[in-house]
Amino acid sequence: MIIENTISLDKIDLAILRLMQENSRISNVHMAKELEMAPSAVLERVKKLEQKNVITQYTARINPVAVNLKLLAFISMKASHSIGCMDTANELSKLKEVQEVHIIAGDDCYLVKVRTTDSASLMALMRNSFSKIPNILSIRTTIVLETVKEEQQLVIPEK
Amino acid sequence: MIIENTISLDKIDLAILRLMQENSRISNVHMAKELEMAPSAVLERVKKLEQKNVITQYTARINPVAVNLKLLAFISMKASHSIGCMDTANELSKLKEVQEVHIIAGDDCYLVKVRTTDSASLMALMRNSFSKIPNILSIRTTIVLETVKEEQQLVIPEK
DNA sequence: TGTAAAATCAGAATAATATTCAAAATTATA
DNA sequence: TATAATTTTGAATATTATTCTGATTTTACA
Repeated sequence: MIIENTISLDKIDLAILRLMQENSRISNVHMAKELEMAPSAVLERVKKLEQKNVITQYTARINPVAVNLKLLAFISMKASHSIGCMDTANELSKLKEVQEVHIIAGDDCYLVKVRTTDSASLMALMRNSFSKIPNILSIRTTIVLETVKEEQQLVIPEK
Repeated sequence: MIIENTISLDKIDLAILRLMQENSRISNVHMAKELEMAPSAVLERVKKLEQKNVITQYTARINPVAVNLKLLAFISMKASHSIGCMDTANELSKLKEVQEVHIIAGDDCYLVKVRTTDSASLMALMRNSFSKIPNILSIRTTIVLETVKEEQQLVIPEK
């Protein structure tokens, strides 16, 4: 028995991904017209893309300012030893203000993206939560003054 | 005539945002049950949230590996003069491999998030595109070894 | 505080869409 | 090439979106 773990996507799959990435509330009927096939066939493919974990979520992007999240910061951290790297990263991931946790190459160990109401709430997060996480040796916080572009849209290849 | 630019969201709006952020394909019927109100009323609110630009997009999140985007990098840049900051940022934003462009406080001027197929294609992007953008004094590239968390989900307040 | 205007809501009717399923077509495979 | 597996289609049905009207609530403000 061969375990299939190669995800192979054809032209139509990629086109569906492109459409749904642009607007996840697009109807199957609309996609079907675009792709010149039956809505039921589109639905079938969409479901497979979900099952295969190619599509991981349908989400509404919300203006952060509208919900009073005005501060964005990137935090680079050094860890005391790389052994505990994953534990530390997992702890960081649990915090809901933390949008991203990356393990990086280079001087530092982690890069963390954080969104809070203001600098006071960032300070509170660091004092109350970061301080409890083990292995963190040093922290360097970079405040975002202005975001010119922010997407997670992927460049989906032709074939 | 007073121009209204204060976005005020009540409890129900925030609940809708929470639901749609989690799953943008949720039906009005489902939301209506959750919120104990009529589907038509939910729809009305959703449309207003769209109009007010509180909801900016409905998008499908796609597994980057599935579409062969295996490399993620953060690039810090210094600019030769802050005057040209926005022009440079705008040029960077035009590149589709560039997911984020932030103007930051601190030593550097920009922080850029880039996703490409591999290190070769990142190199190509830098050679072909970055090199044409003016005002860039220096570049420091940080390669992501592993992403532990990556969301853009916002922590939506209670009230 | 009272009143008018505006906003919100519910409910019913209709339009559109999602979903299911069996059969046909296509594709992959031995 | 024959066969199996997958994909697609099209029709039927279930569910949902959308519209609209009147009622209710909220809000603004005199």
